[in-house]
Amino acid sequence: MSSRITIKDVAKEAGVSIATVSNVMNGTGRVSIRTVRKVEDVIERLQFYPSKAARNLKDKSSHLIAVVVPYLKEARLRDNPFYWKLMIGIEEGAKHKSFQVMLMDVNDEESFAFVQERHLDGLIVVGTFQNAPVIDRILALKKPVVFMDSYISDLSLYQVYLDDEEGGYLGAKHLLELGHRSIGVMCGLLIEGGVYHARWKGFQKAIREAGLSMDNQHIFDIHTSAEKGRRLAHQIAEEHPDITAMFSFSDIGALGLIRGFHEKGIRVPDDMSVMGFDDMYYMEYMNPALTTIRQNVHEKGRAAVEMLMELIDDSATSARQIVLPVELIVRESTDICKHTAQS
Amino acid sequence: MSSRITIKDVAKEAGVSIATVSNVMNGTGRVSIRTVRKVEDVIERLQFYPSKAARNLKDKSSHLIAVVVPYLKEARLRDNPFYWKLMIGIEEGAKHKSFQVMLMDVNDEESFAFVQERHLDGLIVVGTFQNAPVIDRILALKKPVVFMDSYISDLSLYQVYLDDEEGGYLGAKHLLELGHRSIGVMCGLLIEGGVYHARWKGFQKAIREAGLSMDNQHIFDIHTSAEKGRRLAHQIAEEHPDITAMFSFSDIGALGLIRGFHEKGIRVPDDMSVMGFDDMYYMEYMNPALTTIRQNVHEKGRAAVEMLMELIDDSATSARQIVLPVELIVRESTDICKHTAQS
DNA sequence: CTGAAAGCGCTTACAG
DNA sequence: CTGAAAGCGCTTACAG
Repeated sequence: MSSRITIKDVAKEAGVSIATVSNVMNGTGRVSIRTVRKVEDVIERLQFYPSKAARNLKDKSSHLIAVVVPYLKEARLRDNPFYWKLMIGIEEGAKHKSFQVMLMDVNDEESFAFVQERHLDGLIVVGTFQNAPVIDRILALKKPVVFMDSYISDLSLYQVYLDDEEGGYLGAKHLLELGHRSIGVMCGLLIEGGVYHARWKGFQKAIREAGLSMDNQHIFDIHTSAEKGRRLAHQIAEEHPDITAMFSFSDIGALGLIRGFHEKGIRVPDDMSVMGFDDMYYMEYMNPALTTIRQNVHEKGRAAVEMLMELIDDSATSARQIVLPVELIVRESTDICKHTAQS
Repeated sequence: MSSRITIKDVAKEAGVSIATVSNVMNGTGRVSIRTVRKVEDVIERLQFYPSKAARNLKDKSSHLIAVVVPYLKEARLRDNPFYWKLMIGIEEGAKHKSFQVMLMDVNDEESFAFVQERHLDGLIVVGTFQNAPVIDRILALKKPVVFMDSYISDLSLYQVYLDDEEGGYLGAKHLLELGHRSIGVMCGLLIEGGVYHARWKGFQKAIREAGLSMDNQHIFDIHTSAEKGRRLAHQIAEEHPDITAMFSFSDIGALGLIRGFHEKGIRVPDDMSVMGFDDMYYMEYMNPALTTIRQNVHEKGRAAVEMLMELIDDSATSARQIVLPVELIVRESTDICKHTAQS
């Protein structure tokens, strides 16, 4: 490969000093219009691209941010298309501000060197947990950081949320309006201040508003995955004949539930209503098409990256938490409760 | 933020020159064991991380590669979980070689500046097409590059493929063995030398081996998406009563087909067998669970990144094309043909 | 308006 | 075995 074109080549070719070339590129200093033209011509002709490495050395800013996904190896993350949409949203927003994005996997605690080495300007941390040791490591970096899809109750941290409580509320209300009185909830791990917990609170609120008791509802606080959903459906088929509707706090879980019920000869929605959360792509193509709570993941990525940009610019907004709206999407997997009410 | 620790700080603290510190870090030159210990202690104590920006300036190598996804904005890519798995596989492989990975979206033709500016060491280009103008732009960069999931017939380029022909063959053979004689193929755009074309060739091979004519098979060379599949199912329900099985060259398409047939009251697999290609996660949770051809996307990412590493090291392998195996996964969406043979 | 020079934080011959 | 110095490709005061 031919050796790179540098600022020196441009200066020589244009018959000016490198300082002038630099000034032209950055629009700094006083340069005559004629010189500007001449230099720009040469830059264009020589296809000169200034080295960011050299620039970073002065500026300290790398114009690079990282999306950090702790524990990337876990199949849970790997199989979740959610993250891809997120990456794309983040990439778009970053590009807009002429930042570029790296994907980092930091399952081992020592792998934070890159943040310092690369002079990263900021971090978006996705999907970690309250009290995860990795959080302290990240904060110790003293870099601008936005947490998303995380379970952190510390309100001094910058975070992007969904209106999870509203989502839980809307879902429960929908089932209630269909006449269901005994609902099972596959709700993930209920950690105080976490997203699942918020959904759970919304659920409870709807139940109370309907004048019902939480005692008739069933909580299954297991991790949400398709396989777990499938097994849970089996369990419910055998042990909980009173349940007429299931609310899974993730579409993935709902998928597994429906499959599990099917295997047990329980028809959805005829014998059992199932409602999800997320509205992943495909969900409208399922049989039955899934009723769910829609969140806009792409938008979430955009919001996170915008927040991070403000932090980096030091033009931080007042709000440290951004809450994105959710929407109830009614399709086929939920239906009127046909069981006889048995007060 | 406190100003960075530099090599100077370490040198001063350890009472040696910066050259010695550098030598200790890189294991170069002759340094006494005592000095090494002392310097390492200080590095550890001061939490010193050498600046990659400075290092790059000398080395030229950035230890950075990019995954380039042209036309990222297209929903087709956005909704495809495939890419996320790929990214993770690539990230893992890169990390292993202490490279880091950036995600780049290059829908506009001018956005290649970053490759030069960042001194990127190599590129993995995903999902472009034969004759896409972007390919020439990429090659003009004169950087090591591996193409994946692309439709490029130029064999001088480094590419990672699936054994697509075998996949098409296995799928067709499976349907044939079940007694199907009139098969519809939803095969994506058939471009010479592309992956869909290879699958198509495999399909034909199986048909011929079975002593059948291609005239009885139906080709639908439309883009594979869930929605397209759904509409195609409607069309088939109305216009092609002879078809008893569908082979979609993507799971996404199969999903749409099954949904579409369902909407038309055609039962899968009782009235119609449907087979996919890819084996995305979830597929075993569908109703019916999807019969498909499995590819290991994660492995594909690993293979691509390994190939790229060899190119960068200049220790390039003999093979410019790597072919990964596929596997037939039989589940519920395909069944014995119940139609009367009407030769 | 323009240029010479210092400096960013490293690495790499080259002396000693 | 160790260090002084040049240089990587830029930017930024500072003179002129």
